[in-house]
Amino acid sequence: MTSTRATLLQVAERAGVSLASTSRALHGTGASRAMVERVRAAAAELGYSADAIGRSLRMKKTFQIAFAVADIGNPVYVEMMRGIHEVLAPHGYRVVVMTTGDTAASAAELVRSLNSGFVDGMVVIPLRTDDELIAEIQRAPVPVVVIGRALSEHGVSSVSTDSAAGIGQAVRHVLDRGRRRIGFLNGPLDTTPGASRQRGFDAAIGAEGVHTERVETEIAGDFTVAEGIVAARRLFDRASGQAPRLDAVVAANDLLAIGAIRAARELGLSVPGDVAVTGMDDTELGRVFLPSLTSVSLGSAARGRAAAELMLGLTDDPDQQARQIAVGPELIVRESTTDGAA
Amino acid sequence: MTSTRATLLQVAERAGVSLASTSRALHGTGASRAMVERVRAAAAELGYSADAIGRSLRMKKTFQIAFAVADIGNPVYVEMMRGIHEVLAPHGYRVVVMTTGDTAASAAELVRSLNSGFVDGMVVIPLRTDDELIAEIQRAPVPVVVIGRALSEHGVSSVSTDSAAGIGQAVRHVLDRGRRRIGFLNGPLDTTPGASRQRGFDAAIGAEGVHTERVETEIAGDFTVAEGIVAARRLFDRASGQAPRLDAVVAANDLLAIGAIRAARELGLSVPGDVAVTGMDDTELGRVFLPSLTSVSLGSAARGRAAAELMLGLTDDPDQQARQIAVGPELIVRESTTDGAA
DNA sequence: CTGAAAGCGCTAACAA
DNA sequence: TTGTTAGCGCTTTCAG
Repeated sequence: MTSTRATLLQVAERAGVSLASTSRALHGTGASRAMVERVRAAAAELGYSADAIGRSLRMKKTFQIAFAVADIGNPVYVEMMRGIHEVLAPHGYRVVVMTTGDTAASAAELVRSLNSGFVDGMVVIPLRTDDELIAEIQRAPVPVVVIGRALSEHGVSSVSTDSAAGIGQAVRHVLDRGRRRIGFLNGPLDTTPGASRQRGFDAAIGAEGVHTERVETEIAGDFTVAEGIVAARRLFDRASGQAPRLDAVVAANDLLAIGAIRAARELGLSVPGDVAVTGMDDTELGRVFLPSLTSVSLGSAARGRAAAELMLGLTDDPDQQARQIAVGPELIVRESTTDGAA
Repeated sequence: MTSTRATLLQVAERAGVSLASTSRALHGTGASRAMVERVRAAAAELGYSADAIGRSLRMKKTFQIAFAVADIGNPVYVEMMRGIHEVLAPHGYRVVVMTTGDTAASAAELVRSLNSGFVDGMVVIPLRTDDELIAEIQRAPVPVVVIGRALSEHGVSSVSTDSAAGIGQAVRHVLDRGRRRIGFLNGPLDTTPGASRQRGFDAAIGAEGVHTERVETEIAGDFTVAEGIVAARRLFDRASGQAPRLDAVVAANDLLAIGAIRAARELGLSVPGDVAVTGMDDTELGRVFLPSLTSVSLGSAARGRAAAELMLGLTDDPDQQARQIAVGPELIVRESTTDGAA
């Protein structure tokens, strides 16, 4: 804890050669066999490791990528971070986590902080997006990759998923299982996911040939279990005023879906017997829940990996054209809509 | 994306003053009112932000702290990271996440990488600890805080929790509820948590005045739901060979507990009716599970915050004496051991 | 209070 | 192949 780190100059002196030769022998190319051995030996004796800051200053490269999300506790973001870390680490990049807060303005602020040059790029997941944020991304001094909305028209690299289509898959799934009285449990509509999922639900219900007996939408205060319970109670209450009661709830994410299941249980309803429930995001939580949750996978880890790949490309050539990658949603059927029974 | 960042020198020239004055005006002290305004204006016009790398090189301070864990996907570590981030961010520190791998050697390797000076300190959670790792921590060039085992005898700062005592709380709780046939579902014994939790269980069962009819221990291959199911099946099988069957399972963490609940369900056993189940870590997962999980909170977020506080102290004065903080375990009683019934 | 200059540790021209 | 030297952007002595 008190030892002082050796510098390149010290290694050079110890080896009795020049600073440049030492650097070359250690990292770069073009050093004789003998030189390399000599320097290596000296470095080993001194326990030398190259200083990351000195190198960064010179090379104008930090080998760090920022990952910015509203809330690092969210399991979906955690999955993405894993994906990102997984592809970045082998390339020698470190991952710096940052929190955006949940307004577009605070996210823009974070993007602006890239001006201090502490990372080579940023992967950001804005909960909400506005023009200022987009402008800030466009003028950022390092590559920024957005996970969320496709931002092709603004020349911003992004990884998106068609969560609207995903909700459609969920709706069709419950219809296929014979459910006709569908409740939609969504989160705030002024968020990117909330807006697109609502669009997806409305489209799916309004599609040609879709036959329903009853359709209700309820908006939770947030994408959490607690808010999900509260909103689901309203959903069931509202629906139970007039018979017949809902026989399926499509939720905008797994947390809300679990809230719906809890609310259903409170009313003595069985899942999936009385009411089928679907989630979205395919979280660990949903996988291990009882009943395990039918959920639309949005490929969190895959999106993280894709964003990291984009980033890798951009750090190689920052002026390359912005690219968009879409990861398709996939319905994972589990117990909360099936359970052996039809 | 193509704009080039302004440097301090450019600001100085624009303001028509020296480099030193510019620096002082912007950050340090001892600049006249007029100077500050002049420089501020120039900086604003150029959209200047101080370069983090240049500053780091000069100040020998990166304003970054590493957080190293075996697996960033683990909800407990995520909670800790939140805690750490929460206290560090307001002090201007960034958090760099790193993965240790699950051997002591790979963790030691990570600690050694501190020699490249990319962070001002590291909070590490070693799954396994050996002498080499401890030695590496002791000779690290920056402060290292360990979350896990108390390492006072080695002069290492650490935040620990008495998980052995926590298991004792769980055991006494199920005994209090009248259960007498207890299964212990643990993870690998060669891990730090596995070892201490086993110790805790054995001590609790062996304590004076403890009366049981049957005690079984089963070791899962890992602290996961999947391994928990497998090991819990063995536990129930084993126990069912001879009557009477287990009426409580104390699990070494929430994931294993959920595995136990699933295995119980497979056998048609109700929880908590036929068998009470306790977990440990008090994860979100356990809180929202059905039945919600009685769990021993080890204060994950609190330990993260404590580690960060220790770190803050150490970065202020690296030579201060190593400190140990203990966070007490706390049993949180929920449905998986109660449910209205006795 | 302000300016000149040194130097943190490193890599990459450029010369030899 | 090797050495000399400049300089990345910044803060901080040290003089004035």
